[in-house]
Amino acid sequence: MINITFPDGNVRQYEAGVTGLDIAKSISHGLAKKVLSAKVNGEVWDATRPITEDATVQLLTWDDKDGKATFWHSSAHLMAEALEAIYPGVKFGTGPSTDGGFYYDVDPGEHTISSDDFPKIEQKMLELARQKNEYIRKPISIDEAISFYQEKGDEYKLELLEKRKEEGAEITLYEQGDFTDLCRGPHVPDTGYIKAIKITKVAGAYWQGDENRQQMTRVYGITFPKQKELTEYEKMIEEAKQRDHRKLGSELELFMFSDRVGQGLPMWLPKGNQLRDRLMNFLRVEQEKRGYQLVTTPHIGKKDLYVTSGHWEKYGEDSFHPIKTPKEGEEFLLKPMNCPHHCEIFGHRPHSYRDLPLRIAEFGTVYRYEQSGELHGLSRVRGFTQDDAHIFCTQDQLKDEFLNVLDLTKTVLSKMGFEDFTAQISLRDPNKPEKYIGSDENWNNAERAIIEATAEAGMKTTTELGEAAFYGPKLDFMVKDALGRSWQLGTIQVDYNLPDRFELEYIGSDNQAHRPVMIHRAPFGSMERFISILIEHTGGKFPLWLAPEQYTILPISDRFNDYAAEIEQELAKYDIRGTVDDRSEKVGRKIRDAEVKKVPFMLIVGEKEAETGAVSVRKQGDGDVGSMSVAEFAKYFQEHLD
RNA sequence: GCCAGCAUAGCUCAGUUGGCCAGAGCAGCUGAUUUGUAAUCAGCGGGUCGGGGGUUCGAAUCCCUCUGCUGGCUCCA
Repeated sequence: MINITFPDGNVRQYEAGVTGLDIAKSISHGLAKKVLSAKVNGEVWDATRPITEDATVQLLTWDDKDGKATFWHSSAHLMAEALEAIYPGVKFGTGPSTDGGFYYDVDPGEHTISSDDFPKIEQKMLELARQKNEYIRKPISIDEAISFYQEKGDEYKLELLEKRKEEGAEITLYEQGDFTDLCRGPHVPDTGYIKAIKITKVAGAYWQGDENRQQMTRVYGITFPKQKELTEYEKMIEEAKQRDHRKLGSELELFMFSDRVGQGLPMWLPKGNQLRDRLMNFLRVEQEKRGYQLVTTPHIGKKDLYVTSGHWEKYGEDSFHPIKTPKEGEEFLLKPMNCPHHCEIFGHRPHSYRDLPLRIAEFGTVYRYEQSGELHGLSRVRGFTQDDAHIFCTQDQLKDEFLNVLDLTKTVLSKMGFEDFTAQISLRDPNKPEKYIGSDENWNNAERAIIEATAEAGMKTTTELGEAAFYGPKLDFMVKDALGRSWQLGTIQVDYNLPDRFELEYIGSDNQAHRPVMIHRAPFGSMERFISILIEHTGGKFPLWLAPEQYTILPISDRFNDYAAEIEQELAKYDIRGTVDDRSEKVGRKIRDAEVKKVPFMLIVGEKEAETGAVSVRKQGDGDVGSMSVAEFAKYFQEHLD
């Protein structure tokens, strides 16, 4: 008998060789049906793999991240089986699960796989799934595996095996139906668990992620244990499509692109620009409260500036090429970032430690050469405005400055209606100290400052080792939107590099020169990217204070246009902005148009209202809320202003 | 940049295996209508079918190329 310890600490005894599935059966029949895999001593195993020694065991279901991963990984194998049946001779790269399904990289040989083929693949997968073929785990020697793939003629798998051979790793094959795959597992017990299947997209992907190597065809899919879950997934996708910021951006006339101006160069239309301005003003006020000083710097700078900063060497390829003065041939770069300019500002006169921390902020527009395939609506563009600031401070001030920035960022995000966010802390890779510049002492100090500050600010955090920049540790804000999607927004980065390169100094209380630390931070990240996320988060129904039009007055007929104009003037006194829809249309029509434009309040005025000096209020999405005086509406409005 | 796909009126889309002057709805304009909580009616205008080149008696339709867009990959200071 062996002892099995459960996550809640309970210990039960089983025969040696018991499987996760057996254990589930011993608990309840319902659980047994749901178990996909089992975490045995921290490692995810097949639910059907025998456990021979004492172990801690956690049974994994669809509700566990690892359970889903098992399910989707098994689905990748199922898809591979289907692909092999449909496209004979197809070769396989790797086929893992992802956060939202799975993919398989394949070399289809002379075939091409396009979205037209998806129904065919889905059908085949369903057919194979219904056969309830077991996933059979087969540990074999590496040489056996190599000869298996030599016979099959799959050079990709052979390459993977060669690598494993060097590492001396153990090899397992998994077999289901007529398909065998090199895989360390684990898998669900049989293909019958997979009930609902959707092939979602097909795309190119480089073999081993190396752009110099063979381009594979990556087929993406998602599967579910129940049809209903697939239906819900499709609904969510549909909702995301409706909220797509590119679609809403043009429907609500917020921004546009023009081929003639150039790709990735957004132009803000009046309504979008108002939104952008309001966001910037809001941040200006919050920054002022926290001791920031605004500066403005030019859009270009001498190439030498970026040679000094090191950006030319590191990112020259990703910048627009230098522009030259016509006569002297002096080289200038469109600025790809604001920090070198800000370093110059700091260095333009001597500083005392009493000046620190010095917080220099700028809504700085920068230009970066992004590869054409990278561009995407407002979220990835070639010209954008950062809500940038650089804080120059002493080592001792780091933690307080972090707290200051955390407070600012939290204020900003909650004001925007983002309630769910985490701080992702990126630290050094302890095994690769050569990757980083700056002293150990400084790094330790900075990392400690970040960890302590986030703890003190009561933030949810995750920590990533090896994700730090070469010049310092950083913290990124990960935000969940209304559809549960995760985005990286603001960022805070400690920098030991630039102060060195620009030889920045301050005179300490000891009358000696010292090097300040620099913090880069941007709560929004960039206005463009932030607004794209805000649009999708709100579905275009912006918080009242941001709405380009807060109300629109809908006169019942032309006869009340004058009254409507009076109301408009009246409301302006309350700082409430809006328009009058004086077209000779029926109210039904005016309401519909206002609803589509997502105007928060519709004020309907006709005979009754004109007589009593009232407005009939309708709330976007909610409908009629009744009649009230203008003063009452102003009050009602204030209550809805966050 | 790479792979795959797409590009027809301001927008959303039809356009059969290449074959008469390229269509619809919405939007726009003009007129009528004066309207009570999600689309009033009628008429009119609008497209070198993304640009260029080619194949063909004939191209929106087939081929090449450029531009842009979409989905991924790689990248992201």
